[in-house]
Amino acid sequence: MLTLKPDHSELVVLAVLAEAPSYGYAISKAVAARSEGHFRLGPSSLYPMLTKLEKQGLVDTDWEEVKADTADPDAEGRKRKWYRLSAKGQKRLAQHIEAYHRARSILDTFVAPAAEGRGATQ
Amino acid sequence: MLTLKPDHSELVVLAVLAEAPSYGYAISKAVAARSEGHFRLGPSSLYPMLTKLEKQGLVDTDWEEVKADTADPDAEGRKRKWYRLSAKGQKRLAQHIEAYHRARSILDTFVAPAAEGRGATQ
DNA sequence: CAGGATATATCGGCTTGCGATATATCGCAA
DNA sequence: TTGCGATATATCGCAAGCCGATATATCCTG
Repeated sequence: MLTLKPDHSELVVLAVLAEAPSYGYAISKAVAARSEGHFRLGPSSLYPMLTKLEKQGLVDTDWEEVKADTADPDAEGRKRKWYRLSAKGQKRLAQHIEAYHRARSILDTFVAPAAEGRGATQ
Repeated sequence: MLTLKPDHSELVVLAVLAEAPSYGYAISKAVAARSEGHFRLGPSSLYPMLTKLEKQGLVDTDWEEVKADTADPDAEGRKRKWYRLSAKGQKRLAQHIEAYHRARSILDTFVAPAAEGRGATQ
């Protein structure tokens, strides 16, 4: 039984991470860029979700110390938290994709007849 | 800017009503039937939504007195509340469909590469 | 006359998404 | 050198949506 509210945000994030490990800010920009600005994933949506993914073991994380252009070797640099898809995360992504495809084909059967005779075909 | 959480329930209900006027219980059954049991729209999801649609003027309503198989002409029969799509509701449906198509094509670009090389090409 | 299907409706809780907000660093240009 | 926009992560609290449980009442069939 499918829910009528598929968790698209999680699907998108997992899909992005499936291509290459990334970090929060880059994911946010990637989603906006690849959707040509149609999808937005702001900090308040993204970071709680990444935390949730981490807790569920769907992603593994690493902190990267982004070195500043400084002579001081003890300087505290900016930190970047990298996320990479775990095996469990890959399985979850596959489930998401399967659910999405199923939901899509069913929704199409509802939408298609309603779009006919109104020029809204596509 | 699209939200990542399209209101599929409303889309589905409006799409069903676009084909023919109907009432709550029938809509619930129609959704389950047409999705082959994959979509479920129970009373606690459906009725609050229909009320909302009515308040927003997207549907017009009529009560039907379902006559019982009784000799008594004064008998109180079961009541059926019919919903039919208004002009405003048709416009809203068109917007829903457009948003759905846009969201679908964008989501596909995220999903497609993630599905490659894993036999999940469907 | 009992039980399942028909028919509508509310309540409370859980989850999710997001605007607002906070903090801190980096790089570039004035 | 200083200030500002971009980079980078994170929390709080509200609003909305979905749904299980529950309630009520009628109809039809066995």
